[in-house]
Amino acid sequence: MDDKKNCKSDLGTPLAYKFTLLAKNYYGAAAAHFTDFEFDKYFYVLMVIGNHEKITQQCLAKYFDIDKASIVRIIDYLTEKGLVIREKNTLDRREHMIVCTEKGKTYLPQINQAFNLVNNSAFKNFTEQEQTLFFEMLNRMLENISGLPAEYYELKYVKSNNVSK
Amino acid sequence: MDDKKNCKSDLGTPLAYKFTLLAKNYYGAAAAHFTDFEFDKYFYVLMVIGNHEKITQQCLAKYFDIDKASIVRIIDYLTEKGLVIREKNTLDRREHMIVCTEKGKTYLPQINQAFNLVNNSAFKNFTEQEQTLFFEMLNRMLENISGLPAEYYELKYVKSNNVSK
DNA sequence: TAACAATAGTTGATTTTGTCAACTATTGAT
DNA sequence: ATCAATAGTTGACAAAATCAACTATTGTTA
Repeated sequence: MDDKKNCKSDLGTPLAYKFTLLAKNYYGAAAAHFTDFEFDKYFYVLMVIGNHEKITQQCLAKYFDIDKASIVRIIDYLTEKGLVIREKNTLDRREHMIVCTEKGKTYLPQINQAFNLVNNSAFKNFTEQEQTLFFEMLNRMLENISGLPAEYYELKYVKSNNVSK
Repeated sequence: MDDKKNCKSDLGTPLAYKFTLLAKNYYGAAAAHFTDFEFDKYFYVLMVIGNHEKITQQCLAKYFDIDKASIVRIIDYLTEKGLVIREKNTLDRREHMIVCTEKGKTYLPQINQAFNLVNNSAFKNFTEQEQTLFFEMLNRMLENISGLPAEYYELKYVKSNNVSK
């Protein structure tokens, strides 16, 4: 119990405990960069939308692994703030394509920079190789644990032929 | 955008996104092992309590980085299920020592084993060295990102002399 | 082509969770 | 003796996730 520096002691703790702590601290650190924004959440959602010309809500739901109903409310919020809009897809009028507005786009560089800064401080004293290795390990682990190929999380606008969850 | 196998593409994504996905999938996988239990959450909290003779609620709040009010409700839940009890600390009667009951202890091996199984499947195709390295990286990152020394999360029953959050 | 299943999105109800402030009891410091 | 700090509790509240039912549209198939 006192072997705090011996990582063997971690083997009995669920990995998710560390992941949860890390995610919490990460978002806490990131939020400090966004205090002067007129919106106070869903920064990464906006970034994902902005990185695509257009994207469906289903796609976002899969990417973030959350219920489509939650996506509706997130998009409602971002729409209220004037950061995105919903456009009917003329090819399939069931779909609403989410598009980043010009106003939304003005935030993207700051958001991107903030995440890079937090990433960098998380990776303090990591070599380039270690960083690459770490990401590679995370991806492998995600494949292992989700039972799904990593491509599942590939985020493009394609007609989904995955079984719905 | 199509360089799915190139981890460089991850450098622009917040680490916390991956951590959140991993934690979610991890707990999902773990929960499958606990379907026949008569309680359906806080497995790891019980394990932490069981791994200590006694532990205060403050200690748990710090370890899990959540509000002490939340801990109250978690302990209420575990107490209802007969898995833990609160004992007044005679040395400092403000403190309630949380102690795992005999009934609670009967679950510990199964919980421990389940987490080990999920850990193992998460680490599938990881060498021993990679596993150790991964944990070591997580710990370093937690130090980097929390700004707190890792010992902060050391979990023993000691009078806390940390500044309260 | 009519009927039906599946998909995208929406809505409302519910539950869960986290957070906050106020409170009691107790201890420690001056 | 007084006052500040700590451990825990409670109630109110807010944010978030979940679920089922619903509309609209598309795809399938008999």
